[in-house]
Amino acid sequence: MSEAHIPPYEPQAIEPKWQRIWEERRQNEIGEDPARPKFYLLEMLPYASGDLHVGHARNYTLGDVVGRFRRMRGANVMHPMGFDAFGLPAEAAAIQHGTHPQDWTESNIANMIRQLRRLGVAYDWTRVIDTSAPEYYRWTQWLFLLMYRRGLAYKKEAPVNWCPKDQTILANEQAEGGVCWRCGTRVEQRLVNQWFFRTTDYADRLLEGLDRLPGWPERIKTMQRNWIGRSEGVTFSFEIPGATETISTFTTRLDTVYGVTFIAIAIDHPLLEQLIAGKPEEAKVREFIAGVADKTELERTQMEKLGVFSGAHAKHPLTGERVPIWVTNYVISSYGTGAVMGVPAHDERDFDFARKHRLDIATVVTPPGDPGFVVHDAPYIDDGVLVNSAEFDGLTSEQARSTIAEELIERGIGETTVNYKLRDWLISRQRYWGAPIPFVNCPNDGLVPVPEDQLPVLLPYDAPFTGAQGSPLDNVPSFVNTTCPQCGGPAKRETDTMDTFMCSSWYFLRYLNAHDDKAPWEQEAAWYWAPVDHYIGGAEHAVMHLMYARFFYKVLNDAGMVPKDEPFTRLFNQGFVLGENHEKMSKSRGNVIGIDETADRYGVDALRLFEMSAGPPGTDYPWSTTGIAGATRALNRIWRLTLRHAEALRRPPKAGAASSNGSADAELRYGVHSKIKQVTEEIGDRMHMNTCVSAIMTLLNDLEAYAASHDDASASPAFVEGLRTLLLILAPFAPHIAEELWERMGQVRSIHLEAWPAYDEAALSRTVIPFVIQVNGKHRGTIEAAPGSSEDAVFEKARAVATVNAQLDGKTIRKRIFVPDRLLNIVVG
RNA sequence: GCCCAGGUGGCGGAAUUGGUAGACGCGCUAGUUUGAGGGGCUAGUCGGGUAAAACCGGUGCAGGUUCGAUUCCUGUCCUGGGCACCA
Repeated sequence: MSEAHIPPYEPQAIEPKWQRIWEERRQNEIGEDPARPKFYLLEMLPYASGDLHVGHARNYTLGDVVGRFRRMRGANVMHPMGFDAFGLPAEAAAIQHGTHPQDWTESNIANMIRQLRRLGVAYDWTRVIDTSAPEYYRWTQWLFLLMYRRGLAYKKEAPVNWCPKDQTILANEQAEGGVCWRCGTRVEQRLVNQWFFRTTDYADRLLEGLDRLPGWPERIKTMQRNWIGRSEGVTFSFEIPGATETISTFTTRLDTVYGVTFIAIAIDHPLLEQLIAGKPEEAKVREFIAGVADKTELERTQMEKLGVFSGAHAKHPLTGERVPIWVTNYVISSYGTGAVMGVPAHDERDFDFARKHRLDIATVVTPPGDPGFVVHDAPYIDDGVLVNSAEFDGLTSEQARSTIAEELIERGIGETTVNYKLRDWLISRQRYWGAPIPFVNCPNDGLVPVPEDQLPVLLPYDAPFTGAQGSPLDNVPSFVNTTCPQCGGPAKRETDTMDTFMCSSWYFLRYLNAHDDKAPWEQEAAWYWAPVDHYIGGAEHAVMHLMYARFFYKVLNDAGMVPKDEPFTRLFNQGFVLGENHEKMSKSRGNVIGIDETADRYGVDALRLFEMSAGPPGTDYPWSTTGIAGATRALNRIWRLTLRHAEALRRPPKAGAASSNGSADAELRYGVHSKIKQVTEEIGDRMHMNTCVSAIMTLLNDLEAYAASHDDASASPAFVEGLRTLLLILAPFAPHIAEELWERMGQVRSIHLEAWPAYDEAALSRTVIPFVIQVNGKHRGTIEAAPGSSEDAVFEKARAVATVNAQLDGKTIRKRIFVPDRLLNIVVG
């Protein structure tokens, strides 16, 4: 085809065209196929917020490149998409704009599906899920009952943020800074009976499982380990003279026990009342507690360490000394025993507290080699050697910890204990827009689970969303009033809904049988597809979502419903697209670049190509308007180059694309096959797509240069092979233009169902290769020689190079360092 | 404060095992095609130096190991992220 007859590249025409054709051919719909290796690829479930920007496009394109690549490499690729649709923003929108959360969510999802289709990602849309649809949350409820049956769901009193003015419960993020987000009133802590899952039962398994996840980023695993916060120590008791009860404390530093100069207890410690009753300090303690009580735990942690003497003393179990008991704001009741042995000399917090209240500081651990050491201006918190510790003097900290523990255990006043920072998962939300918890409260039978055949417990459409008066469901009599499944008498439904993290803890299994109404998923499908091979998502979900999903999966594994016991084999955290001003992309900063406006202007292939080229997938980079224009330019060049030779390409490739045009063809083939090798290894391993795009560009440059210098380029098998290769490796990145050009060069089968090109080792070996010549380590020239050339041969060629010879002139050669096929360094003096 | 990741041209970034630093792209400059449009093509583009070369310097900073260091080691500064009374 002559230059003049080449039609213009019009992405706005070809992109929708191919999307329609792929859909008609149902090309992206998949099923189980034992003959092929499976590959389960997933991006984290997006929240149904309504509008996608180029940051989302980057994320989903990354997945699509991996998916299309794997498919061309022969895998059966599961790559589904869905929406996290329950949650607070929908309810907030309802309160603010008067739209119903369901309507708001549905229109958002419709828009997002439209945008995702437009991106050309090869999702199997027959499997799409919406976590707020009854056909989905029915199974979320079913899984809640499974948790209950397995003894992992229970109800207990727990504090919530309560706004006294709005008369409502607030989520933590709505109570930031301790004030209500809507009216600014001081938030109170209120005790409410709520549902929990026993995640702590799985603490050790969640911890241990991390060691078997080599495909996870180390930093995410570290964050999870810290979150679980396992610590081994000893729990032991202090007697209180005159009282029957003892005060129990937990410590990991039993080696410092002889340094105890006070006991610190939380303001809500169970023994507190008993301790202060009738003492002169009672009034002061109550005043102190009143001042601390209305602060949230978070606020307390930011305050100065305060406390008052309770008036009571405890007896040190080893020394028998009297130790004052202080009521403090820095000891929390929800960890350990709510009481701490105060060792100012060897603990930072105790040191601060003791300083402020002029308590004794007793040094009992000294740095190695400094037995006379005494703590003055700062605590000594490292391990060391014991002093002033009776018969334990001279032991190292490590020895002392076990020896003293044995002593306490023998005397029956202590035991080894493991504590976790991880708490049980609070599932209850006093909200409307969530999956109802499937239980009823019966005056006769108490808390009764809704039978499975009565699921789902439907969320009523009509409910008041004023944002006040507690949960909206409390005010829907038709929902609340029901009958007891056991006795048939009148009963009331639970009005709490579930934390949305529950919906997203199992969704990746629902994709396997997204519309099954007999089970959440089929065993057969789970054993074929699970676990997820490759999970892509933001690092902001490092602990919450990823911990909950792991917990769920382990429970399901125990229940025999899934294979293996970790849900995500490889985890990849993608980076963000920043605004063109290098700031985080956000509506308030006004730097959001939308998918629609970008696709209208440049086409999605250009968007995809640019986003993959701009940087490695794990790091942030800024958007660039000129950058995407460059991607369009590149696609235009590919368009013109291919169509200029389309006629020739329609002819079948000549057998054995061997060199027919001497060294130019060999060089071209070298370029083609080294790019195949590079791209294949990159996508499969590091996923540094930016270097793949760069390889594609280089290949394009090579082919253009070849075409420019050979009138009959399309007669060369090497050139034809190069063009085909260009399209094949471009296909995962820019699927529409690759498909269009593939068709225009006479192919009938979709390029996305073609086999990924294999590289030819023979093409990668060359007759001459460059050798770097250094003198004293400095680059002084390059020579060309055959691979396998001897050191002497290279040396002889090197000294003929003027810039090398000039450096050798008049000097003695002391040494030569020769790296075969690479480099010769001549050391002179 | 503690832990982790990262500092390379005007910009995004390459250099995967120590071996030509700056691939590829953007931007910019000059030329060209010109009926203009964020058009096409050619050449150049780390700094100094030169007619062009040669040559000198250069990967946050200061040292070290090595024939040779963006890469390894020590110290230090800066940026980003996570954790932060968990006893």
